[in-house]
Amino acid sequence: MGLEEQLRRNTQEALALLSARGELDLELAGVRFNVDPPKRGVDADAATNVAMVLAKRAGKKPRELAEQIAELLRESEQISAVDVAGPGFINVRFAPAAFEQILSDVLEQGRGYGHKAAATGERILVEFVSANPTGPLLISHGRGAVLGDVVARLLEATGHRVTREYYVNDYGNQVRLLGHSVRCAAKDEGPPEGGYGGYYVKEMGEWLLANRPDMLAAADAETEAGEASAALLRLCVTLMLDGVPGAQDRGIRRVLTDLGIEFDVWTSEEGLHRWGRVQKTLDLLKARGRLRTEDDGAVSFVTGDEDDKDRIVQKRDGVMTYFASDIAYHEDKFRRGFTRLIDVWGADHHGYVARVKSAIEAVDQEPEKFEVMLFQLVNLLRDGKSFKMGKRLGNLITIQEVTEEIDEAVGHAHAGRDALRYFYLARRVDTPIDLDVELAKKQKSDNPVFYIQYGHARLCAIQRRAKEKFGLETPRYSDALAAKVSHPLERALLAQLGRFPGIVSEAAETREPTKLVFFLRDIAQAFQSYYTQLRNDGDAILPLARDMTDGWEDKWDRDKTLGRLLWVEGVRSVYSCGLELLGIQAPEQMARETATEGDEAAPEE
RNA sequence: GCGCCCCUAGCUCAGCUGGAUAGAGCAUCGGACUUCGAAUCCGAGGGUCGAAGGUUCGAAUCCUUCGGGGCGCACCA
Repeated sequence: MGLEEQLRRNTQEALALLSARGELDLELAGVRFNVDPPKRGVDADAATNVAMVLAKRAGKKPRELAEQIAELLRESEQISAVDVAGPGFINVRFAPAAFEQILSDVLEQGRGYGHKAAATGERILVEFVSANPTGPLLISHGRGAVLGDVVARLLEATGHRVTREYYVNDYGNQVRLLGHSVRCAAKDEGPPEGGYGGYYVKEMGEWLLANRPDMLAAADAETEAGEASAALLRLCVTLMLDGVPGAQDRGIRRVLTDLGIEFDVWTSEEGLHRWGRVQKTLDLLKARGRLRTEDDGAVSFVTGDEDDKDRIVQKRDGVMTYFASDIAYHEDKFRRGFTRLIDVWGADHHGYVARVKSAIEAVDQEPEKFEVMLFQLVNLLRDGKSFKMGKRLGNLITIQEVTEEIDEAVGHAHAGRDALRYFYLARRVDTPIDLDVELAKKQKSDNPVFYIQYGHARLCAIQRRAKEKFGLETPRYSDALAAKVSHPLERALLAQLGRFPGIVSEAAETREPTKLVFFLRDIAQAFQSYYTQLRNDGDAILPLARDMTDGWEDKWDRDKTLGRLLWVEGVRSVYSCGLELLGIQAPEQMARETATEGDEAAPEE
C-alpha cells in the first residue's frame, strides 16, 4: 500500500472517530478529499487537504479541524510526525515500517504489482488503427496504433478482458481505386484519375504480372463490377495487409507486429456486405421506422437527439455508404457480448461520433457503452514548414522507414520501435504533434526513451556486479534487511514506487498513458540522481574498486549492501512493469555507444 | 456561420476531479569522471500560465466573453 493510500485510510478512521465522539457533525459518506505527495520543499511524506474541504460543513475553522484530525493521526503506528501548515494542510511523516511495507509489496507481487486480478472487470473491445488498406501505414497512423495498444494493455492490467480489433475498409471507392491503380501499374501506365501511384502499387503490379497474370487477364476481360475484378481486388487487399513477397514494403500486419502490436480480430467491411450483415441492419432500422426514402431514391437514417442531421445510408444509385456498414459493424460488436466498445479515432473524425451514437441507440444498443478516444493529429513539418501529405503523393513517410532508420542509427533492432512508441506516448492525446522530419532524423539517439532505459540497464548492471564480484544474489525479503534501506533518497523513491498502482489505474480509467510515461521518467530521474550522489558521497551500493584496499572487508556493512540490493530489485521491478505496459523494452544493458561525434571518425590528413 | 480541441520558460511539453513558492527535457552559462556503466549528476539564469471579467477563503485548473491556431460540418472512406 502506498503512503497516500495509507494516509487516506488513517484519515478516514480519524474522521469516523471524531464523528462517533460527536465532535464532527456531518455526513461522512461521499466525502471527498485529496491526499497528495507533499508540496516541494515541505518536509513530509504525504499531505491532505481534508480539513479545508470539510471546514465549512463542519462549522469549524480549517486549522482547528486540522489540529483535531492531526491529534488522532499521531496515534497511528505507521505515522511518525504530523503537523498542520498553511491554510490547513496536514503534513505527515511516515515511520520506517510504512516504507518497508512498500518494498515488501513490490518484491512479493513482482510482475503483478500494480495489476488487478485478471478477468474481474468488463469485456472490452478496442478497435484501433483501421487504416484503409490502400497504402502502407504512415507515421500519422502510428499514434492511434500505439495509443490503442497501450490503452488495451492498461485495461488488461486493471482486470478487464480486452479484444483488439482492426476494421479493414476493403469496400467502396478507395479500394476500387487501388485495384484500378495496380492494374494500370501492371500495364506500365500511370495511375488513374485520383488513384494511387506509390512505389508499393508498382511492386504489387510487378508481382501480379510475374505470379498471377491469369487474374489480371480475367479482370481485364470483364467490367469492373465482375467477379474476376472482385477476386483481384481481394488479392490486392491481402497483399497490402500481408505484404508482397520479396518486396521492400513489409505490409500492414508486419509493420504493426514490429511495433509490438498484435490484433486478435480483423474484420472485413466487404465481408459484412457479402454475408448480408449490412442489409440485415438496414432491415432492422426500417422496422424501427428509422429509415426515410428521399425523393431521388436515396435512403437516410433518421437520427435521434445525438446528431443534428439525418445521414444517407444508401445513395441514389443504390450503393450503400460507409455509414451503413459502420452501423452494422457496431451492432455486430455489441452482439458479440462486449460490455464496452472503445474506438480510437483521429480528431479529424470527431464529427462522426454523434451519428454513430445515434445509430447505436437505433439498433437497440446502449450508446453509453460506446466510447470514442480522439487523438489530435500528427502534423508533418519539413524545415519548420508544414507540408500536406497523402498516400497519393510521393512524399509519404512510413512507420517502417522511420523505425528502420532509427534501428540503423542506434545500432540495435528494438531502438526504432521503442523510440517511436515513446514519442507518441509522451504527449497527451489532446495535444497535436508537430513532427519535423528533418529534426526527427537528427534526434534519434538523444530520444528521452534511452534515458529511461539506461536507468533500468544500470540497475541490472549493479545486480550483475553484485553477483560477479561479490557473489551476492538479491536476498529474500526480511524486515531486518529492509530496515537498512534508510537513506532519505531511498525512502523517497520507495514512496514513489508506492504510487505505481494508483498511476496505472488512473491511466487506465482516464485513457491517458501519458501519466505512466511521466511517472517512469520521474522514477528514472530520482534513481539517476541518487546513484550519482551516493557514489560521490562514498556511500555506493556496492564497494567501489577505488575503496577496496587492504582490509576493506572489515569496514564493509554487508547487510546494508544486501538491504540495498532488495531496494535495487524493487526499483527495477516497478520500472520493468511500467515499461512493459508501454510496450517499451526494459534492457538489461544498453548497446555501447559507438563513435559519439563525427570529429572522432574524421580521418587525419 | 456552427461544433470539437489547443494556447504554460527561447523551443518541446507536464501540471487541469480548485489548494501551499507553477515543474521537467532541450538550448545557454558554470561545476562534478583512475565510473557500483558520464547515454549520468549538481547548480544558475529564464514565467503578466493568450487577454479580460466572474465564482471561491483560495484559480494555470471551473464559468462567460474576446483574440490566436488546428480539425470537422459529404449521396468519400
